[in-house]
Amino acid sequence: MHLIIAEKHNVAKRIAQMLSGSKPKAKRVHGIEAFYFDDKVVMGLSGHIVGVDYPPGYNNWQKVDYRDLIHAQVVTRPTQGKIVSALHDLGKDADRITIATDYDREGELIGVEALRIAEDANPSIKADRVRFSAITKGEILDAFESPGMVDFDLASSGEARQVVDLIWGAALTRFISITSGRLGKGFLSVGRVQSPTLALIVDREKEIEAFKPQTYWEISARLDKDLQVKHEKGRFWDGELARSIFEGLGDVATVVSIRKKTRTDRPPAPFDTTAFISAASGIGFSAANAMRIAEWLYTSGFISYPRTENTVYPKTLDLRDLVSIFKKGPFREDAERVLLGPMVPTRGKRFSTDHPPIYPTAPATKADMKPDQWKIYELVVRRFLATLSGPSRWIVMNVHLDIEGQPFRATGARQIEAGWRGCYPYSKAAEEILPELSEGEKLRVLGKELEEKETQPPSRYGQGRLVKLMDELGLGTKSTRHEIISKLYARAYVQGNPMKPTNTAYAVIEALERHSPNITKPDMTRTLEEDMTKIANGHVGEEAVIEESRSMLDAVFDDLLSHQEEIGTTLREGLRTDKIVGKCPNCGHELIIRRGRRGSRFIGCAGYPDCTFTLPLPKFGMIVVTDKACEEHGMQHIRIINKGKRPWDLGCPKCNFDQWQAKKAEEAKKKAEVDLLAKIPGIGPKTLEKLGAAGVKTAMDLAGAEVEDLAERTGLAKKKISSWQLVAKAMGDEASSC
DNA sequence: GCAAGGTC
Repeated sequence: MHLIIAEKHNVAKRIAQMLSGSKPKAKRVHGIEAFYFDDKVVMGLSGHIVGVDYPPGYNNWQKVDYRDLIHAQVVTRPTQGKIVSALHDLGKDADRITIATDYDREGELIGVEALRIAEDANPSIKADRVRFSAITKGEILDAFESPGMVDFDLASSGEARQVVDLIWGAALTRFISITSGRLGKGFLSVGRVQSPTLALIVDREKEIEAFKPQTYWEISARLDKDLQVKHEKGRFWDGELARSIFEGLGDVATVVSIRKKTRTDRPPAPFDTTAFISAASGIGFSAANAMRIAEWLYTSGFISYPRTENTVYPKTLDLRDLVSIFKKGPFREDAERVLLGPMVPTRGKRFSTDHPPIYPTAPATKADMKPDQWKIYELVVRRFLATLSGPSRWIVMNVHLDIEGQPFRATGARQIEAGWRGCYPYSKAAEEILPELSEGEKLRVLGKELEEKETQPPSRYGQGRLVKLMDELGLGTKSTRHEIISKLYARAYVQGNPMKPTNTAYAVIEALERHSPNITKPDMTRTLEEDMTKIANGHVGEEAVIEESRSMLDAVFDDLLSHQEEIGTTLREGLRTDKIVGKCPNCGHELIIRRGRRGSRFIGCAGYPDCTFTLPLPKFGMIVVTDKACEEHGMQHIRIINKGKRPWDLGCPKCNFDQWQAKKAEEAKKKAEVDLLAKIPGIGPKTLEKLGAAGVKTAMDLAGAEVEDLAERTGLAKKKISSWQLVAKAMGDEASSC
């Protein structure tokens, strides 16, 4: 039997269909669907099916020595038990195995992982490798026509990366967590990708803090014909000069020149993952949420594979056919317009062989999915149509004027052809229509303005911007960048969007920059990439690279361990400041998040035991002190993050506590009234039930009810009701008097 | 309980 291994299930299915030319037979092996035809069987993996880890005995954070962690024999063990079993079974019966995983480094490693399992079941199995860069019939048939050899060096390079990442990540994560005292659920992590990413955010925040705003002035005027003009110079840094010019302005403006030119605004490139996340971020989706929805759209058949670095549509993609699927439905007009045009697709800078750019694969309507899913789907459809539309054309008009010898300017822009902007409304370009003017024309000055402004600090990174930056710096991959960002939130290193680093993040980055600077810089990824290339080319062995990395880490720990106490002080100070909620309303000391004896958490006063002010906090979830303060109490708002759930904005802890108490008091009052009703002589359980069915649940309800109406609805005697009412009213008076 | 990389 000939066993063929693909990287994922649906690729296995498609390969089987293309090779068999008919419908292959699907059969489950250990719960995994495999596709049979002729003497062949195609099986899909789920990416990596094994992973590197420490052997048992290394999981006690406090007891294992860092040096042991650095030099431990790393083991590979199955992470996908069922798939491994299925592969084992199929390997036993096969005399040949063909690796048909993705055509990239991780793909090669995933293939070798599968091969090792098959070889374990059948040592004499013969292996080969097919390489293709698109799953089209042509490419697949060609690839299987001339299989090559498995590239073990390439796979080794991937393995080296795994080991280096694990060793550095585990050793530094444990060191930082232990040294800061943050063990258990709230541990602090360090990694080759996450730490440089966090450093970017911290550096940005430092820039913002160090920013000194500069004052400048702008002069503008309003003329006849509702024309707004600005002084040519733009920003005046000299206030006195600006004022003297402003005051010297007369009441007549002369049009000196009018220049018109056309501007073409080119349509955007097809979506790769980075551009997609960036666009989704622009309409309010977090990177992780955008990818989760894209994943759903992909597995539901609405869009193509969402993890790609490619910005050029492959030739094999029938674009006309694809646009035609939108001739019905909400995108009909745009699709028809595109079909009438020349349909020359745009292309981005990056052309890779992994997968096509993200494009829609099936038509849909709003009713087919949830609102958020629709928004993402619509974005993908509109982007696709935009890449096939013509440019948007504008007439730009530059008008130069003169007011009392001072140069002024007005700029207008009028769209003469919407082009791609007609179907892609996400990036706005506003029109600015100027009135009809002629050179030499004189206009009255109706008003003038001198505005004092300040330069603004750089802005914080939004998630879209950060993903772009990571891409440019080579940090992470198309599949992991959004997860890395989520990780920074999960560790409470950052909060909000755009992202603001916490003091913990400052402290961790500072400690790392001082004692292990390479882990905070993108260079570590770059050198690792270079080493991997050397391994892949056969110039150096996997072991040599790992050993070198180990001795580098040893040197880092020489430094770290000799400064452990001082690092601990800095870290704990950072952690402490992140726990300050505000000032105590009773004594003015700091309010701090504290831990009770049984692991419960609460907000307590630093003035304890003299001051015993406290506020409660939820039992579960990570507590984050946000930078938003309550206007009434001055306390910082609290957010609770539970793994896999939406964050819960608890708000001001004092407001929250007051509301909770008010609610409890309300409930207690209600219950007391219910109890009172049952205490009225003559009202037994049956009567209570009847009254309840008519909406009378408390003594107060009864006191306020219409006798006749209630008698009719309950079948109870009017007399009885009236007598009970007297008692109920008396009870009510008594209750309100105390 | 640690990383980053695949995929769901």
